[in-house]
Amino acid sequence: MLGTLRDIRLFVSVYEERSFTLAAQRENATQSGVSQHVRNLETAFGVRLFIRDKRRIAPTPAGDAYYRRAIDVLRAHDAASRTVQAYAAGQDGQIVVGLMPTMTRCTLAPALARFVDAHPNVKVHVTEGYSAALTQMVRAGEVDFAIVPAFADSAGLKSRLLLRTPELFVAAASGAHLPGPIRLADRGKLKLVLPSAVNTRRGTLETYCATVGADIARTIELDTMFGTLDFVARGDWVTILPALMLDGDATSGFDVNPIANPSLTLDLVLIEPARRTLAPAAAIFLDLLEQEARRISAVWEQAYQES
Amino acid sequence: MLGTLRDIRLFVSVYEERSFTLAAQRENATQSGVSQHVRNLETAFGVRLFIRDKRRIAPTPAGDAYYRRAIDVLRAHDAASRTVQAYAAGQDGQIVVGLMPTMTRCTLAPALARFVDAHPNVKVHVTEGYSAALTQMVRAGEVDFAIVPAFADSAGLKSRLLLRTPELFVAAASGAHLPGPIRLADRGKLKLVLPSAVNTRRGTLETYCATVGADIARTIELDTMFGTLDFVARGDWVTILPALMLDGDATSGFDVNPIANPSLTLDLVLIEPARRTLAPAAAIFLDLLEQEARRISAVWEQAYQES
DNA sequence: AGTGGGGTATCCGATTTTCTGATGCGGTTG
DNA sequence: CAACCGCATCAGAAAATCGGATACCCCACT
Repeated sequence: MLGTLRDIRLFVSVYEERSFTLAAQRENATQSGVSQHVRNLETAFGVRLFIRDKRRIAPTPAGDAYYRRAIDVLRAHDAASRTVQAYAAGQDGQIVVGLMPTMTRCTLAPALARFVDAHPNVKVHVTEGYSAALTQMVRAGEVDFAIVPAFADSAGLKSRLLLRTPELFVAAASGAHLPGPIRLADRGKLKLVLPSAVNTRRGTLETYCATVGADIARTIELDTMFGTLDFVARGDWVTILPALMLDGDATSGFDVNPIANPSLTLDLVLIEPARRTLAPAAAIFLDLLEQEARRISAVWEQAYQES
Repeated sequence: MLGTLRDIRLFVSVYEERSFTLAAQRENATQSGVSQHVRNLETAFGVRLFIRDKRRIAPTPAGDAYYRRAIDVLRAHDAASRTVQAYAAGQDGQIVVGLMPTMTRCTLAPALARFVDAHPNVKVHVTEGYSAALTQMVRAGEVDFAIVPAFADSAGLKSRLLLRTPELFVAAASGAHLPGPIRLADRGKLKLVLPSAVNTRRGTLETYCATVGADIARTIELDTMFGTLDFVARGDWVTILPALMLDGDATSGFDVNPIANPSLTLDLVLIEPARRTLAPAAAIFLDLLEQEARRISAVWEQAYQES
């Protein structure tokens, strides 16, 4: 018939990578083979799927349409395989998860504790990283899922909004701390610790500061959460962090306030490989993560509502 | 990976026929081959899919479960194939076209609708812009062709006259509108909306007004067609627009008259990169654009002849 | 009990498909 | 202009698929 699973899988890789060569690498094949498979599809259907113009290739309308359906085929096949494998004896469950530091700071530990308790023979592997690296891993199918900040390019990914968590103003404990929402513009000259440009939150934070007319006296870039907290704790620098990172004990030594007028929030997004379905164990672990995240975030949202 | 489409298809046949032999017949294969494919699946998954007991075979629970998912795979594959085959007709490739607002207002939509219908697998990219920008793009080879007002400098361009369309006098609907050609000089003091100097038509219009001795009380410069129409519709300002922009519904709310003694027209010119020939798909699209433009323009030329 | 028939598994050579490395071609870059 | 990058194409090698022959099993019938 028209189009084998391998044809489809390679086509999908090419579509997502926008490159025959990169697709070949991802699929452990040669560029030549990939080219032939795509050509097979094209001649079988009598339709060009990619425009080989210039340096880059672009999908044709037919390519776009086929991709959407091709994903369904791969997902269905994946679901079928997983289903039947559940009947096999001695399945060695393993899940690989990518998390941004926001998630690993306070959320991961309690979720993980509950999970290993309930499912002792599932092997859990957690990788910490920033959105770019995690997104790449998801695309390559190296992780079951990842949790990253909301971002633009979702080619090859299945994504859904997981949680919206408030961003909080964090300063060293002053002794005279008033809880409750504050406005950035009211805090006078700010010496602000920001993530670098590789971090998705950087753009959001800068836009926000400009919008509300915050008075930024100085900024430094730190891409380490531990370092940031430590730096803020011992000086007159301040920073802005997602509420998820500030559960319970984590706030001792700091004055923390919600940011209001307008509110500033961070959207966490779940991403999975578009061509795969979530393994049962991974789904359970995700659910636990989500529960913990909501619990932690809810505390601050409540503080926020009371304003 | 585990399980090719052929494996799955043969498995489904066996499941439905409850027989390897009958399945082989149905799929135009040999019993031997069918057996091998099913065994492939079973060894790959490590699960028996059928119980070969007694005279008849029966699916195992795993077989039942796999069957349900397997159908989804085949359906998804079928849907994907059908979807992409719908793009098989017509040309393929990519065309990039630059058009001035005069063309995009009324002409583009019907031509585009006809084109994508007949050639679903051509990726069409239309850029709107004024003559200077479009000319630049043609010179750089970034577009297949562009349609602009007639202009002087044609170095590096292949150009031909596409269409001469009347310029029309446009005012807000007054309730007492007389159709038919008018002379600008007869309309008393004019509050006239003009394009700015970057627009090629500006010079033509100014020269014309001076030539016929029109009484221009005031002018403002608007380089937005949407804005111009809206502004004229709600006040006592008037403007002059190419007939191409005033097809059918577009004239409701306005009093529109051809301009006579002498006539005032706009020449639209097709320009292409001199070093390239027009791609077949681009030629077809151009032809449709030209047809629509002539159709729209013809209505007003007729009104003009009758004078 | 022996035999025949329907049905599946397995083996093996032939065929077909798929993969790979080399090479060519067009476009881009320095 | 040369070097480079990326895709297409080709031919030989490797792998898979296929198809016929055969072995095996269970059951029914004699």
